[in-house]
Amino acid sequence: MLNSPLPRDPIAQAREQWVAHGWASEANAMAAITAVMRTASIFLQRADAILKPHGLTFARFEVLALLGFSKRGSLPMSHASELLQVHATSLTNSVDRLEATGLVQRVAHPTDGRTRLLELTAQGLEVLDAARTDLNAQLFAQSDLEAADATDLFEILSRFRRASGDFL
Amino acid sequence: MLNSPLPRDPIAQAREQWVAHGWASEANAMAAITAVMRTASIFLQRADAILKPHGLTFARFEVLALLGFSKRGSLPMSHASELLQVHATSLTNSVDRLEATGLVQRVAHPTDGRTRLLELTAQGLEVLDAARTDLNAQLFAQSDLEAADATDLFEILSRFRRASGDFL
DNA sequence: TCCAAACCCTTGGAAGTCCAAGTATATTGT
DNA sequence: ACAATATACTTGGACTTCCAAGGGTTTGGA
Repeated sequence: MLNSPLPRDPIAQAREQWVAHGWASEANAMAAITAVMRTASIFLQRADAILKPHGLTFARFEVLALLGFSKRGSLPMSHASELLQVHATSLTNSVDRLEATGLVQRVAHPTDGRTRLLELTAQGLEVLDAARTDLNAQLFAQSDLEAADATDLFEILSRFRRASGDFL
Repeated sequence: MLNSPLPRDPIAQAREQWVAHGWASEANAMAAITAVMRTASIFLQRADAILKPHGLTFARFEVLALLGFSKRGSLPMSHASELLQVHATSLTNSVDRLEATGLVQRVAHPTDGRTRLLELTAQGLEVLDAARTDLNAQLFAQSDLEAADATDLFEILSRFRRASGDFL
């Protein structure tokens, strides 16, 4: 995947270029946003590598984890896609694969013919538990984020996400 | 794209579930990492929407911007993919599209037959300037990140990226 | 010298994301 | 009651990312 570490942070370099070209007032936001994207891609790669032996990706893990927390054990697709904050089409894609491997079932809604309910299967629950254990041990417990940075990061991003209309 | 704001932050909810199930020590990293991914996806959608009228995506914009800053005006693919921190195959994909629309050219390296140099065309330079102006005005200058948060965010992510081996 | 190892780039395939459009079911307003 | 509107989900297409594998070119050690 990644080569050896670069001698100089390329995002910091881009930031300097921004300043040098007269866009100083946008430089910090540019650097922060670019760094967020890069960081997300690093974490996604790590998560997917950890989940691969479980036959999962991070996207599919999130679906399982959400179902595992739902009181009833079942959730309409629409509700799940809202909570996961992905498009309905992305969820359709993930669920197709989860259903094909027997981790999740689509069941008819008792009263609304449009709605399909997602349910974890017994096997889905097993895979979820094993995958979550691994993610906790190998990703979240060794995230390369210092404790204070993790909380600060979450707070900054919460302010941003609220300002951007993610939630109230 | 996005529905109406949710009444409650779903990542904060997941964090509570993590604590409630006995994974309290991993909860903050889980929440921070999930928030980074969500934030990246929000910014990527915004950037792509702004760049669409220019016939660009953020991935392709980054290639143009990098070439625009290079002293020579040309850069080997390998060097570009290192600086952009994406796989060589991803760059091949972007450059194929940039070349197809005439914004970039692949030229032979004078002495190394393996290497292909990327060059901005005149049209590529024009598109870059226009796209960058729009991104600065519509994304970076109105990022929903407060000034202090943008700098803190960049610093936290720089520490993380260094610790993760992104750069020295 | 010359063959093996390293390097640069591309192809093909799997997966994710989104959007636009389509189908089917519910709800609403007249 | 019934047509118009809204909701729920799926399909198809464009794009990105990665990985695994291949083809060419260069370099370096025996």
